[in-house]
Amino acid sequence: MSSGNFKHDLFSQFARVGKALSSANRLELLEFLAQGERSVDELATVTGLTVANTSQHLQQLRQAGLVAGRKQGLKVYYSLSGDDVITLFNALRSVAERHVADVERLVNTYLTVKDDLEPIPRKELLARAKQGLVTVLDVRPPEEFAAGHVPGAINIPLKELEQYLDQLESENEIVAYCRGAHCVLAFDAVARVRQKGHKARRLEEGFPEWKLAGLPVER
Amino acid sequence: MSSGNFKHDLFSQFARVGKALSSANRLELLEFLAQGERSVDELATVTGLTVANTSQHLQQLRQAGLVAGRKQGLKVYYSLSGDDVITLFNALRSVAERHVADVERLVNTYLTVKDDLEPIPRKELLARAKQGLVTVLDVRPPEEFAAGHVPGAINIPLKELEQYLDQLESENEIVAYCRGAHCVLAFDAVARVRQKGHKARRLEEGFPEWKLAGLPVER
DNA sequence: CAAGTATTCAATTAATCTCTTGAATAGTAG
DNA sequence: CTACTATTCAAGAGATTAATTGAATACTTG
Repeated sequence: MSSGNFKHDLFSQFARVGKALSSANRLELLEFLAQGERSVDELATVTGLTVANTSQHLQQLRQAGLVAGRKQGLKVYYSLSGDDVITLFNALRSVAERHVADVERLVNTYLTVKDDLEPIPRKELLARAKQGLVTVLDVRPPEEFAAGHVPGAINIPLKELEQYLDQLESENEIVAYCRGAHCVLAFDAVARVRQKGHKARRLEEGFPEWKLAGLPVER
Repeated sequence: MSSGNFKHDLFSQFARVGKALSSANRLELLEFLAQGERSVDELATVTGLTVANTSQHLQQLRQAGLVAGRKQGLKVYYSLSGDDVITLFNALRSVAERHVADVERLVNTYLTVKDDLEPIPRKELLARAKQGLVTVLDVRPPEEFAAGHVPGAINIPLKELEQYLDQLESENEIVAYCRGAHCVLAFDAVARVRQKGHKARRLEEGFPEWKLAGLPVER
């Protein structure tokens, strides 16, 4: 009976995908790719890995079917192979958050008071933005902003936030977002804006999830 | 700046969950656990692993927060730590199916003609079962059947199917299911029932997904 | 065609993972 | 208390993996 072998072969294929998700560096690559296409050395730069190492990780991701590469001129641009990869990534994060006690501890340690930073849901933001009630702040680097962002958002990378803080004297509540639910940039931004006495909250999750939910995107 | 460290720590936690999913044996354990509680040696028996090895894999799954153990008397009963684990498992399978070319090839190799085995969706089965139009066949072992099954289903393990085939002379279409979308038992069952000239199809996915969808369960 | 750039390949070392084996623990039953 | 069972722990051999380094490939530009 080949049924046992078949089953095992099949699970081995699933395991290959699992293995691709078993390295923090590869997950970080995936998170960046969730923003859109990136070349190998852009990815190497943001993750701090060597180019060769980045390339090897990308190939593992490709073999697992999670990313695809497109060669144009000198460069190879990688991107997620489908939206279901974002779904998978989020399912993984969900389980990790709900079950791994260490994550809770980490989040609480690093992010001071949790309740103070209660996030605003996507749909609520969309509604209030239409009414002009909020100022949406995208704290990602300009390249990522350029590749797509929440309509009406203004782009101030975290590093430059300090110098623009005074100009932000609107009555509106400020809503900051960045790459994903745990991107620390948005937490930091909210904390700093609040120090200046403004009302500020964080968007629940980040841009990839916004895009995935089919909400409008501006370029 | 601890932001980089925080991020890396967080991804390391996610990676721990990914690592738990990186072994075919552990995935097989998860699939069995999706049926319900199991003791260590039941799991060792069905997977064909040694008890010690099974125990170690279970502990990795537990550290990743995917399963939980409950000690009662001599035995320790393990179960999934939540429904989101099934969601994660299915997301993983989905991605693997959609992207890994090898899986397609495998499925086609082992399962002969694919179109002939077109599965019936859960809701359609539920509707037709209420009208008494189908005979639902659960081909899992009796213990798994006892722990919960689709209402009205009859339980004939695959091994005993041959001898009951003649008694199955209803006009109804027969719908077989087992553990999950790729559980081979149901494929085999459908093939055999058809050889006898009956109409037969496979339920799309298996019992854990049925339960997860909130559909009625009988004990 | 030559020089330069982006990416990949190949080889190495150190670290990690899997499975096996045999012993230790915790609970049950006589 | 002793024998027995189910599970876990601990140690070791063999295989797999990650990161580093240096070279090879593929493409563009002058």
